[in-house]
Amino acid sequence: MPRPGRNTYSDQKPPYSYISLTAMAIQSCSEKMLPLSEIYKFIMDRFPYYRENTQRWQNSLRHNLSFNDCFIKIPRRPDQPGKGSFWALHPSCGDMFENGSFLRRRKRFKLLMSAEHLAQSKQSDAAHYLQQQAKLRLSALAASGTHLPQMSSYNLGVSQSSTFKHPFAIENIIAREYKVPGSLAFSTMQSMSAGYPLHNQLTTAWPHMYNTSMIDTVAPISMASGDYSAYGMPLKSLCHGGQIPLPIKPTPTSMAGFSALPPHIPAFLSNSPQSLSPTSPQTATSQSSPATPSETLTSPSTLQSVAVH
DNA sequence: TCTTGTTTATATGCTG
DNA sequence: CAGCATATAAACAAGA
Repeated sequence: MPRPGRNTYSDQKPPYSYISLTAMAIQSCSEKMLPLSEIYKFIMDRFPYYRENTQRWQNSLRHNLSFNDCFIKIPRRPDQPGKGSFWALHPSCGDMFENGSFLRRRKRFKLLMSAEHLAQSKQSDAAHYLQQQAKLRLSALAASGTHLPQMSSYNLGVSQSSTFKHPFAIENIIAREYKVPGSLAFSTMQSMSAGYPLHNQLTTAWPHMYNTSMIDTVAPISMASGDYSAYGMPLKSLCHGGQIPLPIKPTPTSMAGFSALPPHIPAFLSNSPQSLSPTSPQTATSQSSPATPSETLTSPSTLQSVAVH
């Protein structure tokens, strides 16, 4: 298994699969969803290897998006014209990477349901998940951004291993690149208790992995404004419950993997989201590029205004 | 026309 | 060795 270099992958192929790379890209943005073009951009910005042979790897990446159930397609809002849909991670695929590491994935995320229900429920799950995520953020903000008493219960809803996240886990890779503005105080609180930085981003990103019964008790988001959720989906038409997808081979993760951690953290873990190539120009990233469609959607600050009014 | 998305096929490497 | 995960190629359709 190749290991990430100390400082850079330079032009070498990163040890991450397309699924991992795509998951990184999606997790890197605050909305946890990106259009295809932004996923491309994220990967090319960080991994110079993927600045060449774009036809080849982009075809593979599109194949992965369609083929793997861990990715869900979210349609654009009518007032958000553009090509293609947004792509997000399925809320229940948070632990598909072994020990949360991007370097290896032994469980293939697979929805267990009949074909006729697949497309519909995938969207339903997505809508439900994203609404819950919005609720979660809203509740966090409503708590003045300084304290969220029930939040510790988020660790109770899943297996013990889910609280441990590999240094190569999504949140650990991305967390150092992006900080949720509205949850900074909470994130500090969590990182002190969890032992890993910005652990709360996992709970924010995948509320389904945690205690969702608590979430349902918080103030619901008003659906009055156009009946669209913060994520560009018509909630009324999509939020009618969904079946729970399961990994096809749920294997318990263990702390045993901890001893086998790679000795080095990739350069982009500790640096700002810039190119890993020392010679490459600093190109726009998904975080810094102006007015991408996803960024015009709900951000924590947008939710805050919703909460206030 | 180009991008996006789906599907099928094949090959390779790893794991149990 | 079978099965799985992943990579790659390619054909095709739909939409901006």
